[in-house]
Amino acid sequence: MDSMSCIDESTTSTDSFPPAAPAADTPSKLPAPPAVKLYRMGSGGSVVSDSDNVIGVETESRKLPSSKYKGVVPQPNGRWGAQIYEKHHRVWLGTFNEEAEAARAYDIAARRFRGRDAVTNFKSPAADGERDCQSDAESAFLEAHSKAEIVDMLRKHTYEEELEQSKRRFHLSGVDGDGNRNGTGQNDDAGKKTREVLFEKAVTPSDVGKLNRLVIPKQHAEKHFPLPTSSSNGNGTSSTKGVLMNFEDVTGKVWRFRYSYWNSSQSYVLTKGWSRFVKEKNLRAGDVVSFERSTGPDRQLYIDCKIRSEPEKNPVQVVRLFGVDILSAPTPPPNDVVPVCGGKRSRDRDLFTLGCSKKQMIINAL
DNA sequence: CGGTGTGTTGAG
DNA sequence: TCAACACACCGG
Repeated sequence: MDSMSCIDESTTSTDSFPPAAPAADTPSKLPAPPAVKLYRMGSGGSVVSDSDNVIGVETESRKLPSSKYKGVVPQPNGRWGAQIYEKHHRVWLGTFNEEAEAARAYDIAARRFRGRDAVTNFKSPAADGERDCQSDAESAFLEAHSKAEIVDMLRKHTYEEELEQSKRRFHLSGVDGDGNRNGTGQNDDAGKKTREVLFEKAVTPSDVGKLNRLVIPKQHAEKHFPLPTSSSNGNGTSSTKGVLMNFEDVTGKVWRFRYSYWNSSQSYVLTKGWSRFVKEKNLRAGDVVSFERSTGPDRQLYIDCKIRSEPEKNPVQVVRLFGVDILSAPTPPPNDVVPVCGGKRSRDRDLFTLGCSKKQMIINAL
């Protein structure tokens, strides 16, 4: 047993606080020296000192270019990996196209794992006594999530996005940023219920095909719609039955879907009832379906879809929801835009499948 | 098959 | 604690 696994949340706030920031630093306030060079050639073997590399001798056969950033390691394909260590275990933070991106990921993880005073590549909020709203919001955001969640976001490159959403919510309800509803946060404006976007998915051809099923990305499914767990039944047949879930759409209509886990494909799906939704909403591949939930005590679920295709005729569509106008226009609304299929790829293998694999620290928290 | 990220080693 | 390196394994 051993542990393993699972980055536990020990640090929820108070804990790790290095006595004093590495002080060393001198007061040089360096607000944010973009490229701090920490020359660390690490150990390992050959250092690739380009420094004195004579001319461009640089035989390409050179090993990999080491990074000037902490926690960043080169990948064979020219990309950059980010990693952080904790308790003798390495926690992989994902791979990135840009070296600085990886460095940024490391910084975020470092702050979540080691506190604000953690040594980072770029900015260090608390360090210079700055403390502006931004950093406060980010700190709150970090605190509100488990290490596992943060790592998850980093690996999937969704951190920035989630942080932004969190900030929005923060301002709206004056409560903490993310998933934690706070006692009060129910409806603040008269009768206007606030909702949080759980996740969105650009539907695939199969999602709108004849299979009568919508695959819910595992990460989201497990986070927001944890199935009654299959409870028991040790034979892997997890909850084969599934459960019925109700979602309200923008018109107030309630849709009921069967939600279950398919062992065969190891995926979470919405089945019974889904095809009707597809038909009625005339969903097509590429459209985005959004799953939301009331932040109020009722935790009402909502489903909404954003047609992504060409605006056939109607330029804009305004729908009302509890008196709130929501427009799903062809152009992405300023607010929660979903980069989803944006530029980079977001590979997401099971990532922290609860089945903590070997030694790597995995997560589980929740 | 390309690429990720894990296994592992050794320096600091 | 950390980066370098090698490569098993995974997903396309």
